[in-house]
Amino acid sequence: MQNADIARALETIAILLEIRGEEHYRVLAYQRAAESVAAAGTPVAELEDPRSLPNVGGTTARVINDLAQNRTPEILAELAEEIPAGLVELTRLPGVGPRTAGRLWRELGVTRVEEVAALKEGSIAALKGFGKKSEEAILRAARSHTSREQRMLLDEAAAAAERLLEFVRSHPAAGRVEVAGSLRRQKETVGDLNLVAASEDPKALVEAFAAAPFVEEVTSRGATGVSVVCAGGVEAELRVVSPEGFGSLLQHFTGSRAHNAALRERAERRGLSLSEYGLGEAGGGRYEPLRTEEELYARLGLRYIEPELREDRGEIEAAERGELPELVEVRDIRGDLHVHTNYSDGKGTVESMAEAAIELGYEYLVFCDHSQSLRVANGLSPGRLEEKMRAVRRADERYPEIHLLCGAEVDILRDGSLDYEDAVLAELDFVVASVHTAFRMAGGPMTDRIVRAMHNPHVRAIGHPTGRLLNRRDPYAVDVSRLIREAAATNTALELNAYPDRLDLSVPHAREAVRAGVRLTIDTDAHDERALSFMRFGVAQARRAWVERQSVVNCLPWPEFEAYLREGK
DNA sequence: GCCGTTTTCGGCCCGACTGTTTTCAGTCG
Repeated sequence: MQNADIARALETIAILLEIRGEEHYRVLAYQRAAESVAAAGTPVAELEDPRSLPNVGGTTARVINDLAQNRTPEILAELAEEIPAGLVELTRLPGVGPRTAGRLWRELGVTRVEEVAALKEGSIAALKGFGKKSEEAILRAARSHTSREQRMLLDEAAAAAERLLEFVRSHPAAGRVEVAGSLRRQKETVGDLNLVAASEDPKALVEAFAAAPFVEEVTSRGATGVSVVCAGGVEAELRVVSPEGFGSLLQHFTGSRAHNAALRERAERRGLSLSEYGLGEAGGGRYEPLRTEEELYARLGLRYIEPELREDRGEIEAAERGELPELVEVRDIRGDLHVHTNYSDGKGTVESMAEAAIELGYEYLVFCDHSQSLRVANGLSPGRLEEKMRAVRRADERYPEIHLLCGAEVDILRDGSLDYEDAVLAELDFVVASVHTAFRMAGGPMTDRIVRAMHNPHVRAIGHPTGRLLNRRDPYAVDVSRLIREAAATNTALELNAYPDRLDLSVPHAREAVRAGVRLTIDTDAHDERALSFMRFGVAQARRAWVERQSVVNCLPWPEFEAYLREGK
C-alpha cells in the first residue's frame, strides 16, 4: 500500500471511531497520523519505524505497518464488523458528520447515501433534534450526491497515471507512451485514465498490462487494447498502435469529444475523413496513419492546438487564423503569493518553505498566514503577525537567492470588513482576502461582502473567490461576473487557487476575468513544502482558460513585481 | 491516541454558525 492509501485507511478509521462515539481525541490521533503519512516524503514502508513521523505512536505505528504490508489492522477489522461501510460515504455529504450518519443508521436503518436519498419526507424531521430544515438539507445533499459521479482530482489522477506510465514504458516492446483523455487536457477532475502506446508488438504490451500487479480486474481485452480496474477502483485503458499511427491515436483519445467532432466536420468539408486510424479520402475506407499530432493538425490547415484548449470553445477557429494564445507555462511562474507556515495552520517553517521555493527557482515568495478570527487555523493576532514579520525579514536576509515577503490571508468578515485594521494591513507586503465563514449567505450580500473587501486599498487579491471544494462543496452564492467587473475597477487581482480540490476560479470564470482585463494570481495555498508543486495544476487550469503570461501577476520578474507592489492599487 | 525544558498525567485548536432548542449538539474550517 502506498502512503496515500494508508492515509486514507487511517482517515476511515477516524471516521468510524467517531461514528461509534469514541472520545474525540482518540479520533483526532488517527486523523493526525493520517496527515503525517500523507505528508511523508518517503514511502512509510521504507521507514525503519513509523514512530519517527510526527503524531505517530505505538498504536498507530502498528496500524500503519499492517497497512503497509497489506494486512488488515485489527482495529479496522473490528470497526468494519460493527459499522456498515456506506456510512463513511454518508459523512461526505455536506452537513452530515459522523454523529448524524451514526444516528441515521441506528434510528432509521439507512447505511448508504442512496438509501438516505430515498427516505420519505418527514422521517428525518421526526428524529429528536432534527427539523424540517435539517431534513431538507440532508435530503438535498443525498440526492445531488447520488447524481454526481465521483471523479478523481487532478493530483490523484496524475499520480495514478504516473505509476501506469512507468509500468508500460519499462516494457521492452513499448515505444512512445503517453497519457491521453481528460487528464492530458488537464480537466479539473478525471473519470478514468487513458494511455496510448506505440509498439511493433501490441499484443505483448496489452498482455503485460492486463497482468500488471496493480490490476484488479480486466473488464475488456482485445488485440490492440485493454480496459482494467486498478487497485483502489481507478479505471484505466491502454490502446496500442504501430509508431506510424501514434499521432492519430493520441489525438483521438485526447479528445474532447466536442473538439474531435468539430475536427471531423472540418475534415469532411475538405473531402477528408478523420478517425483514430488517421486521415483518408471521404468514403474511401482507407486511412493514412499520422505519426504526430502536429502533422494531423497541419493537414487540416490548422496550427497545433495544445491539449488544454481542445474543448471546441473557439480554438479551432483561432488555430485557423493563427491567433491561438501563447499559454502561460509553469516555467513562467516567478513566485508564489499565497503560502502558509506553522505560524498559522501550515506544516512548514518560514525557512523550510523558503528553501523549497528556492529549489523551484522562484524569485520571490509571499507568506500569507490566516488572520486572527480564524482560530481553528491558528490565525495570527496583530502581535504574532508582527513577530512573524520579523522572522520573515530575518530569513529574507539569510536567503539572498530569493525575496521573502510577509503578507496575510485576511478573513473577509460577514459584513465585508477585514479581520485586521488598515494600519496592520498597511504594514504588509501583500494582502490576499478570503471568505472562510458564513458560506451560506445569499448571493447579494455575499457578493457585496467580497466587493467591499476589494475596495480596501491594501487588498491586492481575492483568495479562492468562490470557495468551492471539488467533489465536496459547491461554490458559495456569489455573482462572479460582478466580482470580475469590480476587480477590474479596483485593480484587484483574482486568485486562481492551484490546490487540486479547489482550482478556484473555474475555467470559465478565469477566462472571463482575463478577457475583462483582470489580472490573476496563480497560487498554491501550500500548507507544506510539497504542496508548492501544486503550481502545475493551477497553471494547467489557467491554460484551459486561455491565460497568457502577461495576465498573471506572479509571472512578473522580481523588479517588475516589486514595482507593482510599490505602486499600490 | 500522542506528547513532554511546565508534565509519564492531563492536556490536546476552538469559535462561529445553524437548527434546534430553552441551554445545546453537530458541523465546519
